[in-house]
Amino acid sequence: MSEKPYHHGDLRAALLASAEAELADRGVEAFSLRAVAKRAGVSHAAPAHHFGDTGGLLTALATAGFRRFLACQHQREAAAAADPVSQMLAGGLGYVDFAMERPALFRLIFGSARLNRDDADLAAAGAASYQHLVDQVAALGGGRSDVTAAWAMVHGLADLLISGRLAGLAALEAGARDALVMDLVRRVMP
Amino acid sequence: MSEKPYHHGDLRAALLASAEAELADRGVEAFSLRAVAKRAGVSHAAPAHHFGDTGGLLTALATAGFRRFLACQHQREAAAAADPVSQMLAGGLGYVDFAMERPALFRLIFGSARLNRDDADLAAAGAASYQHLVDQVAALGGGRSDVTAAWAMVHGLADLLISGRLAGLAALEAGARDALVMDLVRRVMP
DNA sequence: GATTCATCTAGTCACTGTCAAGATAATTTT
DNA sequence: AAAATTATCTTGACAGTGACTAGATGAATC
Repeated sequence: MSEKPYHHGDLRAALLASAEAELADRGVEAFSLRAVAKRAGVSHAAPAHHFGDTGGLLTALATAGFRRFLACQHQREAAAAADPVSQMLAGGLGYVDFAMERPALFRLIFGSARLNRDDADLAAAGAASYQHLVDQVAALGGGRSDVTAAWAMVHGLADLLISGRLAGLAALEAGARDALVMDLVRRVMP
Repeated sequence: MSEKPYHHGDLRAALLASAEAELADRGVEAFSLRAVAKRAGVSHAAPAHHFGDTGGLLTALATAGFRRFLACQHQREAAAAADPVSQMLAGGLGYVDFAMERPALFRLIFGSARLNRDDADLAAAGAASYQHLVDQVAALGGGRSDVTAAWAMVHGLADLLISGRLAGLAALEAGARDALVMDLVRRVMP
Protein backbone atom coordinates (compact mmCIF):
# COMPACT_ATOMS: atom_id res chain seq x y z
CA MET A 1 0.00 0.00 0.00
CA SER A 2 1.38 3.38 -0.98
CA GLU A 3 2.28 5.99 1.60
CA LYS A 4 -0.38 8.47 0.70
CA PRO A 5 -3.36 7.05 -1.10
CA TYR A 6 -5.72 9.71 -2.29
CA HIS A 7 -8.57 8.06 -0.48
CA HIS A 8 -7.84 7.55 3.14
CA GLY A 9 -10.06 4.57 3.76
CA ASP A 10 -11.68 5.56 7.01
CA LEU A 11 -10.96 9.22 7.30
CA ARG A 12 -14.04 9.86 9.36
CA ALA A 13 -12.85 7.67 12.20
CA ALA A 14 -9.29 8.94 11.87
CA LEU A 15 -10.50 12.52 12.12
CA LEU A 16 -12.52 11.74 15.21
CA ALA A 17 -9.46 10.21 16.83
CA SER A 18 -7.32 13.19 15.87
CA ALA A 19 -10.00 15.55 17.10
CA GLU A 20 -10.11 13.87 20.48
CA ALA A 21 -6.34 14.05 20.77
CA GLU A 22 -6.40 17.73 19.83
CA LEU A 23 -9.15 18.35 22.32
CA ALA A 24 -7.17 16.69 25.07
CA ASP A 25 -4.02 18.60 24.12
CA ARG A 26 -5.40 22.09 23.64
CA GLY A 27 -8.86 22.17 25.13
CA VAL A 28 -12.20 23.16 23.64
CA GLU A 29 -11.43 26.84 23.50
CA ALA A 30 -8.25 26.41 21.45
CA PHE A 31 -9.66 23.63 19.30
CA SER A 32 -8.66 24.02 15.67
CA LEU A 33 -10.10 22.23 12.69
CA ARG A 34 -6.95 22.70 10.68
CA ALA A 35 -4.81 21.25 13.42
CA VAL A 36 -7.06 18.19 13.43
CA ALA A 37 -6.61 17.80 9.69
CA LYS A 38 -2.86 18.21 9.94
CA ARG A 39 -2.72 15.63 12.70
CA ALA A 40 -4.56 13.17 10.52
CA GLY A 41 -2.17 13.95 7.67
CA VAL A 42 -4.84 15.32 5.42
CA SER A 43 -5.66 18.62 3.74
CA HIS A 44 -7.23 21.38 5.79
CA ALA A 45 -10.57 21.16 4.03
CA ALA A 46 -10.95 17.40 4.23
CA PRO A 47 -12.98 17.38 7.47
CA ALA A 48 -15.66 19.54 5.89
CA HIS A 49 -16.89 16.77 3.67
CA HIS A 50 -17.46 14.42 6.58
CA PHE A 51 -18.64 16.80 9.24
CA GLY A 52 -19.64 20.02 7.56
CA ASP A 53 -18.12 22.57 9.85
CA THR A 54 -16.32 22.66 13.19
CA GLY A 55 -19.58 22.36 15.05
CA GLY A 56 -20.39 19.21 13.13
CA LEU A 57 -17.10 17.59 14.05
CA LEU A 58 -17.43 18.57 17.68
CA THR A 59 -20.99 17.31 17.72
CA ALA A 60 -19.93 13.93 16.37
CA LEU A 61 -17.14 13.84 18.92
CA ALA A 62 -19.54 14.69 21.71
CA THR A 63 -21.95 11.99 20.59
CA ALA A 64 -19.22 9.36 20.71
CA GLY A 65 -18.11 10.87 23.99
CA PHE A 66 -21.54 10.39 25.53
CA ARG A 67 -21.45 6.74 24.65
CA ARG A 68 -18.07 6.30 26.23
CA PHE A 69 -19.29 8.24 29.21
CA LEU A 70 -22.01 5.65 29.69
CA ALA A 71 -19.53 2.85 29.08
CA CYS A 72 -17.37 4.29 31.83
CA GLN A 73 -20.25 4.00 34.25
CA HIS A 74 -21.13 0.50 33.09
CA GLN A 75 -17.58 -0.59 33.70
CA ARG A 76 -17.75 0.45 37.32
CA GLU A 77 -21.18 -1.05 37.71
CA ALA A 78 -20.07 -4.40 36.35
CA ALA A 79 -17.40 -4.52 39.04
CA ALA A 80 -19.88 -3.69 41.81
CA ALA A 81 -22.52 -5.64 43.67
CA ALA A 82 -25.91 -5.99 42.04
CA ASP A 83 -28.02 -4.20 44.66
CA PRO A 84 -29.42 -0.80 43.65
CA VAL A 85 -27.35 1.12 46.17
CA SER A 86 -24.05 -0.35 45.01
CA GLN A 87 -25.04 0.16 41.40
CA MET A 88 -25.85 3.79 41.97
CA LEU A 89 -22.60 4.41 43.82
CA ALA A 90 -20.70 2.68 41.03
CA GLY A 91 -22.43 4.88 38.49
CA GLY A 92 -21.29 7.94 40.36
CA LEU A 93 -17.73 6.67 40.44
CA GLY A 94 -17.84 6.04 36.69
CA TYR A 95 -19.14 9.58 36.19
CA VAL A 96 -16.17 11.01 38.04
CA ASP A 97 -13.77 8.59 36.36
CA PHE A 98 -14.76 9.84 32.96
CA ALA A 99 -14.39 13.47 33.92
CA MET A 100 -10.93 12.96 35.36
CA GLU A 101 -9.71 10.78 32.51
CA ARG A 102 -11.02 13.06 29.76
CA PRO A 103 -11.68 16.49 31.21
CA ALA A 104 -11.82 18.28 27.89
CA LEU A 105 -14.29 15.79 26.47
CA PHE A 106 -16.37 16.08 29.61
CA ARG A 107 -16.45 19.84 29.25
CA LEU A 108 -17.32 19.55 25.59
CA ILE A 109 -20.26 17.32 26.34
CA PHE A 110 -21.70 19.27 29.22
CA GLY A 111 -20.67 22.80 28.58
CA SER A 112 -19.74 23.67 25.04
CA ALA A 113 -21.74 26.19 23.07
CA ARG A 114 -20.31 24.92 19.80
CA LEU A 115 -22.44 21.79 19.56
CA ASN A 116 -25.41 21.45 17.27
CA ARG A 117 -28.03 21.19 19.95
CA ASP A 118 -30.63 19.98 17.51
CA ASP A 119 -28.54 17.07 16.29
CA ALA A 120 -30.62 13.93 16.69
CA ASP A 121 -27.76 11.54 17.47
CA LEU A 122 -26.32 13.84 20.08
CA ALA A 123 -29.69 14.30 21.70
CA ALA A 124 -30.26 10.55 21.75
CA ALA A 125 -26.88 9.85 23.31
CA GLY A 126 -27.49 12.49 25.93
CA ALA A 127 -30.96 11.18 26.66
CA ALA A 128 -29.57 7.67 27.09
CA SER A 129 -27.19 8.91 29.75
CA TYR A 130 -29.95 10.72 31.52
CA GLN A 131 -32.23 7.72 31.36
CA HIS A 132 -29.57 5.58 32.97
CA LEU A 133 -29.50 7.90 35.95
CA VAL A 134 -33.27 8.00 36.16
CA ASP A 135 -33.40 4.21 36.17
CA GLN A 136 -30.88 3.96 38.95
CA VAL A 137 -32.77 6.42 41.11
CA ALA A 138 -36.05 4.69 40.35
CA ALA A 139 -34.57 1.37 41.46
CA LEU A 140 -33.98 3.03 44.79
CA GLY A 141 -37.53 4.22 44.96
CA GLY A 142 -36.64 7.85 44.36
CA GLY A 143 -38.46 10.49 42.37
CA ARG A 144 -37.79 13.60 40.34
CA SER A 145 -36.08 15.63 42.98
CA ASP A 146 -33.88 12.68 43.92
CA VAL A 147 -32.66 12.47 40.36
CA THR A 148 -31.80 16.14 40.41
CA ALA A 149 -30.06 15.82 43.76
CA ALA A 150 -27.92 12.89 42.72
CA TRP A 151 -27.05 14.37 39.36
CA ALA A 152 -26.13 17.75 40.78
CA MET A 153 -23.93 16.20 43.45
CA VAL A 154 -21.97 13.94 41.13
CA HIS A 155 -21.77 16.48 38.34
CA GLY A 156 -20.64 19.20 40.69
CA LEU A 157 -17.96 16.95 42.10
CA ALA A 158 -16.73 16.04 38.64
CA ASP A 159 -16.71 19.60 37.37
CA LEU A 160 -14.97 21.04 40.41
CA LEU A 161 -12.42 18.26 40.34
CA ILE A 162 -11.32 18.91 36.79
CA SER A 163 -11.26 22.65 37.35
CA GLY A 164 -8.63 22.07 40.02
CA ARG A 165 -10.72 23.55 42.79
CA LEU A 166 -10.93 20.38 44.82
CA ALA A 167 -7.21 19.91 45.02
CA GLY A 168 -7.44 18.08 48.30
CA LEU A 169 -9.79 15.50 46.87
CA ALA A 170 -7.95 15.21 43.59
CA ALA A 171 -4.66 14.57 45.34
CA LEU A 172 -6.03 11.59 47.23
CA GLU A 173 -5.02 8.12 46.26
CA ALA A 174 -7.64 6.54 44.01
CA GLY A 175 -9.15 4.24 46.61
CA ALA A 176 -9.52 6.97 49.20
CA ARG A 177 -11.03 9.31 46.67
CA ASP A 178 -13.54 6.68 45.65
CA ALA A 179 -14.54 6.21 49.25
CA LEU A 180 -15.11 9.92 49.69
CA VAL A 181 -17.09 10.23 46.49
CA MET A 182 -19.29 7.34 47.53
CA ASP A 183 -19.81 8.92 50.91
CA LEU A 184 -20.97 12.12 49.26
CA VAL A 185 -23.30 10.37 46.86
CA ARG A 186 -24.80 8.42 49.72
CA ARG A 187 -25.88 11.69 51.27
CA VAL A 188 -28.25 12.48 48.44
CA MET A 189 -29.75 9.06 48.03
CA PRO A 190 -33.51 8.82 48.50
CA MET B 1 -15.31 67.36 24.88
CA SER B 2 -14.51 66.18 21.39
CA GLU B 3 -16.06 63.08 19.96
CA LYS B 4 -12.92 61.03 19.82
CA PRO B 5 -10.18 62.16 22.10
CA TYR B 6 -6.96 60.30 21.56
CA HIS B 7 -6.86 59.31 25.17
CA HIS B 8 -9.99 57.56 26.25
CA GLY B 9 -9.95 58.46 29.89
CA ASP B 10 -10.83 55.15 31.42
CA LEU B 11 -10.31 52.69 28.67
CA ARG B 12 -9.49 49.87 31.03
CA ALA B 13 -12.94 49.93 32.59
CA ALA B 14 -14.61 50.47 29.23
CA LEU B 15 -12.82 47.45 27.82
CA LEU B 16 -13.89 45.32 30.73
CA ALA B 17 -17.49 46.35 30.19
CA SER B 18 -17.26 45.62 26.47
CA ALA B 19 -15.59 42.32 27.19
CA GLU B 20 -18.37 41.25 29.47
CA ALA B 21 -20.96 42.20 26.88
CA GLU B 22 -19.08 40.25 24.22
CA LEU B 23 -18.79 37.30 26.54
CA ALA B 24 -22.51 37.33 27.18
CA ASP B 25 -23.29 37.66 23.47
CA ARG B 26 -20.93 35.12 21.99
CA GLY B 27 -19.66 32.96 24.83
CA VAL B 28 -16.15 32.12 25.96
CA GLU B 29 -15.34 29.94 22.99
CA ALA B 30 -16.16 32.61 20.42
CA PHE B 31 -14.67 35.44 22.45
CA SER B 32 -12.70 37.86 20.28
CA LEU B 33 -10.31 40.53 21.42
CA ARG B 34 -10.82 42.56 18.28
CA ALA B 35 -14.57 42.51 18.71
CA VAL B 36 -14.13 43.85 22.22
CA ALA B 37 -11.98 46.70 20.92
CA LYS B 38 -14.46 47.49 18.19
CA ARG B 39 -17.29 47.51 20.69
CA ALA B 40 -15.41 50.01 22.82
CA GLY B 41 -14.76 52.13 19.72
CA VAL B 42 -11.05 51.74 19.89
CA SER B 43 -8.29 50.30 17.74
CA HIS B 44 -7.74 46.56 17.72
CA ALA B 45 -4.41 46.74 19.51
CA ALA B 46 -5.53 49.06 22.29
CA PRO B 47 -6.41 46.30 24.76
CA ALA B 48 -2.89 44.94 24.66
CA HIS B 49 -1.47 47.87 26.57
CA HIS B 50 -3.88 47.41 29.45
CA PHE B 51 -4.16 43.64 29.61
CA GLY B 52 -1.29 42.20 27.63
CA ASP B 53 -3.01 39.47 25.71
CA THR B 54 -6.43 37.85 25.55
CA GLY B 55 -5.72 35.76 28.60
CA GLY B 56 -4.91 38.88 30.54
CA LEU B 57 -8.21 40.52 29.67
CA LEU B 58 -10.16 37.39 30.48
CA THR B 59 -8.28 37.05 33.74
CA ALA B 60 -9.15 40.59 34.76
CA LEU B 61 -12.74 39.94 33.77
CA ALA B 62 -12.81 36.75 35.81
CA THR B 63 -11.37 38.53 38.82
CA ALA B 64 -14.10 41.15 38.70
CA GLY B 65 -16.56 38.36 38.06
CA PHE B 66 -15.53 36.56 41.23
CA ARG B 67 -16.19 39.67 43.26
CA ARG B 68 -19.62 40.08 41.77
CA PHE B 69 -20.22 36.42 42.35
CA LEU B 70 -19.65 36.97 46.05
CA ALA B 71 -21.77 40.11 45.95
CA CYS B 72 -24.58 38.06 44.46
CA GLN B 73 -24.48 35.75 47.45
CA HIS B 74 -24.25 38.61 49.93
CA GLN B 75 -27.33 40.14 48.39
CA ARG B 76 -29.36 37.04 49.07
CA GLU B 77 -27.90 36.67 52.53
CA ALA B 78 -28.79 40.23 53.45
CA ALA B 79 -32.41 39.46 52.65
CA ALA B 80 -32.43 36.27 54.71
CA ALA B 81 -32.64 35.54 58.42
CA ALA B 82 -29.44 35.69 60.40
CA ASP B 83 -29.26 32.09 61.58
CA PRO B 84 -26.55 29.93 59.99
CA VAL B 85 -28.99 27.68 58.19
CA SER B 86 -30.83 30.53 56.50
CA GLN B 87 -27.53 32.17 55.62
CA MET B 88 -26.21 29.04 54.02
CA LEU B 89 -29.38 28.50 52.02
CA ALA B 90 -29.27 32.12 50.89
CA GLY B 91 -25.68 31.68 49.79
CA GLY B 92 -26.69 28.73 47.66
CA LEU B 93 -29.47 30.75 46.07
CA GLY B 94 -27.04 33.55 45.29
CA TYR B 95 -24.67 31.03 43.72
CA VAL B 96 -27.40 29.83 41.39
CA ASP B 97 -28.61 33.39 40.75
CA PHE B 98 -25.22 34.40 39.47
CA ALA B 99 -24.93 31.40 37.20
CA MET B 100 -28.33 31.98 35.64
CA GLU B 101 -27.89 35.72 35.26
CA ARG B 102 -24.41 35.50 33.75
CA PRO B 103 -23.85 31.98 32.48
CA ALA B 104 -20.89 32.85 30.30
CA LEU B 105 -19.12 34.66 33.11
CA PHE B 106 -19.84 31.75 35.40
CA ARG B 107 -18.29 29.37 32.90
CA LEU B 108 -15.32 31.64 32.45
CA ILE B 109 -14.67 31.71 36.16
CA PHE B 110 -15.04 28.02 36.85
CA GLY B 111 -14.11 26.36 33.66
CA SER B 112 -12.03 28.36 31.24
CA ALA B 113 -8.54 27.25 30.32
CA ARG B 114 -7.66 30.72 29.06
CA LEU B 115 -7.13 32.30 32.45
CA ASN B 116 -3.73 33.03 33.94
CA ARG B 117 -3.95 30.62 36.82
CA ASP B 118 -0.96 32.16 38.55
CA ASP B 119 -2.46 35.64 38.57
CA ALA B 120 -2.41 36.85 42.18
CA ASP B 121 -5.59 38.94 42.03
CA LEU B 122 -7.57 36.14 40.44
CA ALA B 123 -6.32 33.65 43.00
CA ALA B 124 -7.22 36.01 45.82
CA ALA B 125 -10.73 36.60 44.50
CA GLY B 126 -11.25 32.89 44.10
CA ALA B 127 -9.92 32.16 47.54
CA ALA B 128 -12.28 34.75 49.03
CA SER B 129 -15.24 32.97 47.48
CA TYR B 130 -14.06 29.67 48.80
CA GLN B 131 -13.47 31.08 52.25
CA HIS B 132 -17.01 32.38 52.36
CA LEU B 133 -18.34 28.91 51.82
CA VAL B 134 -15.99 27.44 54.40
CA ASP B 135 -17.18 30.01 56.93
CA GLN B 136 -20.80 29.20 56.32
CA VAL B 137 -20.24 25.50 56.75
CA ALA B 138 -18.15 26.08 59.85
CA ALA B 139 -20.97 28.16 61.35
CA LEU B 140 -23.10 25.06 61.00
CA GLY B 141 -20.52 22.94 62.73
CA GLY B 142 -19.51 21.12 59.57
CA GLY B 143 -16.08 20.02 58.43
CA ARG B 144 -14.10 19.41 55.27
CA SER B 145 -16.36 16.87 53.68
CA ASP B 146 -19.39 19.02 54.38
CA VAL B 147 -17.80 21.87 52.49
CA THR B 148 -17.18 19.58 49.55
CA ALA B 149 -20.71 18.24 49.71
CA ALA B 150 -22.36 21.64 49.78
CA TRP B 151 -20.13 23.07 47.12
CA ALA B 152 -20.58 20.13 44.77
CA MET B 153 -24.34 20.20 45.17
CA VAL B 154 -24.78 23.89 44.50
CA HIS B 155 -22.17 24.02 41.78
CA GLY B 156 -23.60 21.00 40.03
CA LEU B 157 -27.06 22.54 40.14
CA ALA B 158 -25.79 25.80 38.73
CA ASP B 159 -23.76 24.19 35.97
CA LEU B 160 -26.50 21.80 34.89
CA LEU B 161 -29.03 24.61 34.94
CA ILE B 162 -27.10 26.82 32.55
CA SER B 163 -26.29 23.91 30.29
CA GLY B 164 -30.01 23.45 29.76
CA ARG B 165 -30.05 19.95 31.17
CA LEU B 166 -32.37 20.74 34.04
CA ALA B 167 -35.07 22.17 31.87
CA GLY B 168 -37.77 21.24 34.32
CA LEU B 169 -36.12 23.15 37.11
CA ALA B 170 -35.15 26.08 34.92
CA ALA B 171 -38.71 26.48 33.69
CA LEU B 172 -40.10 26.86 37.18
CA GLU B 173 -41.25 30.23 38.40
CA ALA B 174 -38.52 31.87 40.46
CA GLY B 175 -40.09 31.29 43.85
CA ALA B 176 -40.73 27.62 43.20
CA ARG B 177 -37.24 27.15 41.88
CA ASP B 178 -35.76 28.77 44.97
CA ALA B 179 -37.74 26.43 47.16
CA LEU B 180 -36.44 23.40 45.29
CA VAL B 181 -32.87 24.61 45.37
CA MET B 182 -33.11 25.18 49.10
CA ASP B 183 -34.57 21.73 49.58
CA LEU B 184 -31.62 20.23 47.74
CA VAL B 185 -29.04 22.22 49.66
CA ARG B 186 -30.68 21.19 52.91
CA ARG B 187 -29.94 17.58 52.05
CA VAL B 188 -26.21 18.10 52.21
CA MET B 189 -26.08 20.21 55.32
CA PRO B 190 -24.04 18.83 58.20
C1' DG C 1 -15.74 0.26 -20.40
C1' DA C 2 -18.09 4.68 -19.71
C1' DT C 3 -20.45 7.38 -16.49
C1' DT C 4 -21.52 8.85 -12.13
C1' DC C 5 -20.55 9.89 -7.59
C1' DA C 6 -17.93 10.18 -3.24
C1' DT C 7 -13.71 11.67 -1.56
C1' DC C 8 -9.94 14.64 -1.06
C1' DT C 9 -6.73 18.80 -2.53
C1' DA C 10 -5.63 23.58 -3.56
C1' DG C 11 -6.65 28.23 -3.50
C1' DT C 12 -9.09 32.13 -1.68
C1' DC C 13 -11.52 35.32 1.62
C1' DA C 14 -12.49 37.68 5.83
C1' DC C 15 -11.28 37.36 10.42
C1' DT C 16 -8.25 36.42 14.57
C1' DG C 17 -4.19 37.31 18.11
C1' DT C 18 0.17 39.20 18.58
C1' DC C 19 4.05 41.99 17.54
C1' DA C 20 6.60 46.24 15.98
C1' DA C 21 6.74 51.01 14.83
C1' DG C 22 4.88 55.34 15.05
C1' DA C 23 1.60 59.20 16.57
C1' DT C 24 -0.46 61.77 20.35
C1' DA C 25 -1.07 63.62 24.83
C1' DA C 26 -0.26 63.74 29.76
C1' DT C 27 3.31 63.90 33.34
C1' DT C 28 7.55 64.88 35.18
C1' DT C 29 11.86 67.14 35.26
C1' DT C 30 14.81 70.91 34.78
C1' DA D 1 7.86 77.80 31.19
C1' DA D 2 10.28 74.67 28.22
C1' DA D 3 12.07 70.19 27.52
C1' DA D 4 12.30 65.43 28.26
C1' DT D 5 10.06 61.41 29.58
C1' DT D 6 6.42 58.36 29.96
C1' DA D 7 1.77 56.47 29.19
C1' DT D 8 -1.68 55.83 25.90
C1' DC D 9 -3.53 54.72 21.54
C1' DT D 10 -3.23 53.86 16.13
C1' DT D 11 -1.48 51.73 12.07
C1' DG D 12 0.47 48.12 9.63
C1' DA D 13 2.19 43.59 9.26
C1' DC D 14 2.41 38.44 9.98
C1' DA D 15 0.99 33.69 10.55
C1' DG D 16 -2.91 31.04 11.70
C1' DT D 17 -8.08 30.17 11.57
C1' DG D 18 -12.98 28.60 9.54
C1' DA D 19 -15.53 28.45 5.58
C1' DC D 20 -16.23 28.51 0.69
C1' DT D 21 -15.21 27.37 -4.26
C1' DA D 22 -13.31 24.85 -7.98
C1' DG D 23 -10.90 21.10 -9.41
C1' DA D 24 -8.33 16.55 -9.11
C1' DT D 25 -8.54 11.64 -8.04
C1' DG D 26 -10.28 7.22 -7.59
C1' DA D 27 -14.17 4.04 -6.45
C1' DA D 28 -18.75 2.43 -7.55
C1' DT D 29 -22.38 1.69 -10.67
C1' DC D 30 -24.64 0.72 -14.93
